[in-house]
Amino acid sequence: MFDFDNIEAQIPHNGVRTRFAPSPTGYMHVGGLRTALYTYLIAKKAGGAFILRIEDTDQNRFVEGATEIIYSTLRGAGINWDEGPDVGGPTPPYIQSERREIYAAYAEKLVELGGAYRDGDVIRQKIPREGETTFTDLIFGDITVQNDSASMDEGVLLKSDGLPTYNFANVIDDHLMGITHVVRGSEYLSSAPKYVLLYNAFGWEMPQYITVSPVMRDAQHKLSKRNGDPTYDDLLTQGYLTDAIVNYVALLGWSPGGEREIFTLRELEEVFDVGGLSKSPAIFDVAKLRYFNAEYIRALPPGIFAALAEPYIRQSVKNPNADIAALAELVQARCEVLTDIPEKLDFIDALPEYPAELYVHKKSKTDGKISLDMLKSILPELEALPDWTRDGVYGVCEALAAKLDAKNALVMWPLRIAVSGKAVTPGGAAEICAVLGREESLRRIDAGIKKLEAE
RNA sequence: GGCCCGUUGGUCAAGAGGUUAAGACACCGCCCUUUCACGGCGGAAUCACGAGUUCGAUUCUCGUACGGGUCACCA
Repeated sequence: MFDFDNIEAQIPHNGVRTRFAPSPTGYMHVGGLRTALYTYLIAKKAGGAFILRIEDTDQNRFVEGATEIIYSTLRGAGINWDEGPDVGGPTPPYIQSERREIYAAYAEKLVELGGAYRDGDVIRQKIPREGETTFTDLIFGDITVQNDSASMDEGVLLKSDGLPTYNFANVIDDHLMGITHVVRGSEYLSSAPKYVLLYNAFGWEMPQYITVSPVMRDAQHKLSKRNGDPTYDDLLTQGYLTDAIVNYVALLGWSPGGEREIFTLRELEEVFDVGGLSKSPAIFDVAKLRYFNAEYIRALPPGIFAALAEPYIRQSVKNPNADIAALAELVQARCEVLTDIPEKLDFIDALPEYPAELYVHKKSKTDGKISLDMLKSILPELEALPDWTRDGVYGVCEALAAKLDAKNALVMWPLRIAVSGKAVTPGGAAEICAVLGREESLRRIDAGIKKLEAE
């Protein structure tokens, strides 16, 4: 005989308890991450507990290793759970497939209470023919449906394999785990009134429901891996920072109210408020994510950024003696995603083939002829430069420009083209010379002179 | 199709009866400048439509259009 009194005696009644209850389907999509985030924030804001529960009642959809992806995604994002399969807690187990006796017992009990009935080898919910049912959601307000409408079908609660369906497991677990606030997607909104009947039949108090609209790819499609939209892991490999993703995702469908947009997870824990949640779907805008990412990259301490950037720098800079810190510094303010880095440094190891037209630049007032003169003038001066530093090189250029009564750009443009072979570079001529070193810089200037002479 | 939900610039959005209808991204222009980026300044751009209610509707009500969700022994 199942001991209902014992399990119900374990239900915590100490403040806010929220839960994120994903199905282990193999990856974490952005919408799921956002739901997890909101759920977590509601708990943390209230000083409550955030619980992780794995909903694996569909054995057909179970994907090996998927639970680990959920763990790593959440942990990577800093969304730590207070109770869960791996850390335990007062209301175990936290994996639904391990709770089958509980569901079976409650399904039987519900039959006795008149809220369900046996139909062959399944148990279905009993819905009254008359009247209406009102479901209350914190975001959407009251939603009332007629009990005889099609959406109030007498759905299966306990399947023939003995496992519960989502609609049932969810109600049992939320109650038994003492959940006070449930955050979930709007796809569950239409089945929600049926929960009211379930809770009423058991005589249980319902948690607060907070329904969030989906994250969209465009006006008519949800973000989905199937359509090639990035998952959280994809974004990471595309060079986005976890903090930027979390920050951006938090703002998709939620507004802090003021003008501030940049919030760390800890700050969100302070300011989050369900009142700022929106009813309408939000379109995921990569351009804005890139902006957040760029902001986070620029705000990183140089040492931290250098460590993150090193693998990307190494993709194009193979020279073992390369000064990673110096290269990182050049690129930090100039990349929006880490994957921007390799292309920006592709001229460091070797001077690329480049067209002489690069020496023509209207704004700097240079062309091939002038550039040749500049390079010829600057070469001996640089050869004589005692300290090969950014400031040293810059000083030489500045002095030459002053002597010619010209703008610095007249000298710097040809020099930068000669040492980089690129129209756009991270940093100016002096920075690049400093990074390349004396020998290589002089060699490239000389090559530039020969190139222009050959024109 | 039935039922449920939504609709402020290209995107995220604030505003909840009286506002010059915030702010951010993206875009455009100018400035700064050693190219680019950063930064600064400025610009263009929004209340889906139609009826009500009201002295007055972006804001309230209804309808229309458009969009979404849901109608499984999936969650």
